[in-house]
Amino acid sequence: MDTDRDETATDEVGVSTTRKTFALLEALKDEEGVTIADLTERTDLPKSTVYRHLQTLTDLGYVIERDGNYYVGFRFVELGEQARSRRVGYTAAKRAVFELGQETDERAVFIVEEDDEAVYVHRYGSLTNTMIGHRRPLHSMAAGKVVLAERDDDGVSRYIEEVGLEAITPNTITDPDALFAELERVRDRGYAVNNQEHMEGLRGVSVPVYTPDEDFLGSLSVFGPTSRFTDDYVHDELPTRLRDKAGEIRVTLAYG
Amino acid sequence: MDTDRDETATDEVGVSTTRKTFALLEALKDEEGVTIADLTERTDLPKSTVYRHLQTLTDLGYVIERDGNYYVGFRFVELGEQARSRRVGYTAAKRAVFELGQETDERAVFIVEEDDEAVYVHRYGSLTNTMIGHRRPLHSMAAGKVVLAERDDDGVSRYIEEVGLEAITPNTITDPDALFAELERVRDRGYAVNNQEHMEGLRGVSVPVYTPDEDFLGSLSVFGPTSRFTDDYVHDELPTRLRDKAGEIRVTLAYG
DNA sequence: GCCGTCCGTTTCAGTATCCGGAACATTGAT
DNA sequence: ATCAATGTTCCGGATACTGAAACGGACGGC
Repeated sequence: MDTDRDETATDEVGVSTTRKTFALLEALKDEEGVTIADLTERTDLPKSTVYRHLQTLTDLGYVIERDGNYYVGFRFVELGEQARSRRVGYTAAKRAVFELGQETDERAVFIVEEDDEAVYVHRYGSLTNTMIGHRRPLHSMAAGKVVLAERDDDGVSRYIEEVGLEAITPNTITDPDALFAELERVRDRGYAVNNQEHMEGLRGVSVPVYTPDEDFLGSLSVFGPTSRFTDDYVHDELPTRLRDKAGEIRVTLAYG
Repeated sequence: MDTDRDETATDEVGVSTTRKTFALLEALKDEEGVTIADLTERTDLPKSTVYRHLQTLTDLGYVIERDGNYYVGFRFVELGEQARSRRVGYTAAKRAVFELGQETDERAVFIVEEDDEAVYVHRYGSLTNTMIGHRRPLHSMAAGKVVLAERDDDGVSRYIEEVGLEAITPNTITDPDALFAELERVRDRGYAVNNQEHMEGLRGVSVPVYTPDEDFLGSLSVFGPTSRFTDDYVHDELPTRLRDKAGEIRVTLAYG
């Protein structure tokens, strides 16, 4: 038999029961009000296993059952908020996002990297449809480029290798060399731009946010339709405005 | 040996491995940047068990490890947001809370009941210190009284029996009869008041929010210091203002 | 520079407990 | 009244979870 360093078999590390639990939670998340039958089908675990797990989760209060339908419970909000306020800077960024949104009257977000993905942490803009918690590929967004620009070439290469440069739109950077060049530009300018690389018709600008002791926190961004996001606006006004706000966060962290 | 129907032993229903997992997560939540040693102590599970579980959780991406310290990951934000937008009404309430906060220049919240507790779902007010996801006893808050007022006497009795009427402040209603009377008043008036029953120096007003088909969604509240929350304000202006907003939510749900 | 301590990682055997097929109960629809 | 579909319970069997113990590495004190 071939030496099975072919990673496929060995990756089942740790506790498989827990994996089942979270597989169920993910399945719950994807749809509104799911029944046991739905879940057995969607996870192809046997009915009795699904039943037992859900019983545990509802007993713990993490899953809610209302007349036969199961829902993810609010206990996860508690856990999530813990993550969102893990670092003081995250809370400071919340205010910055709000103010940015108000001042520019465009969408503003604060984004953090986790597991090589961009996670929306704070957001200003249309009150419905919060993208909070959503995850996106780093290389397709201004905010993500800012994250990648913090890494050295080795780090970026590793990202390219492990995640790949999937094309989200026709404009997405998919060529490694182009990405390296773009990141160098980001480092030079101190801000990153996204020109319909993540969504057609949308441009964005992003700057890094640092703590007083030069720790990278995340990226602060503004984005909007190409019609309003002219070259001047994107390369002139917004970068300085964003840098100002990033600076304010830093000051907030340094003094009260 | 005595017949052990003494419930103490039997409540371990379902999957005990999952219980361990969530015990660990709760321990993680309570403190910033926890090490394996910390967790073994806090959960008194053996070191190797903690290790194995954390390995699984980080592998799944639900827990983050950074130089020896473990943190709850942003994946929980995703799950939590699912709960927060479970019903369309919840998102509609978000806007209402925001507007209410702006108009009154006081703290405003939207609260939902889960497992006989009040859960903060949306909040307007001091940008730091979000209480989102926090859980409080129903009987000590205006919003909670609104929830209880939706139940019949049997339902309320069950609440009293199972949860109890703990005193949070000297003003908290701890007498069942007093609670029944208070709830009757709430039903009559259509709004609930909280007079320093939850926190000294704080008064609050709350009204129920219904969907177009008369489903109870949650409660919309405004609260603030006793100095500003005079009797007139609390019993006159705020109730009508709140009822208006609750009505708007309902209209939003009915049409676009 | 050595030793002791603490902490994370790994190993391993035993068995608790998780699993899942299958039977049973319940509901609802035709 | 019958049937189908779903939720609940039961139970034997083996998986895989557990936890004691040993290992290795890092750190700090002396």
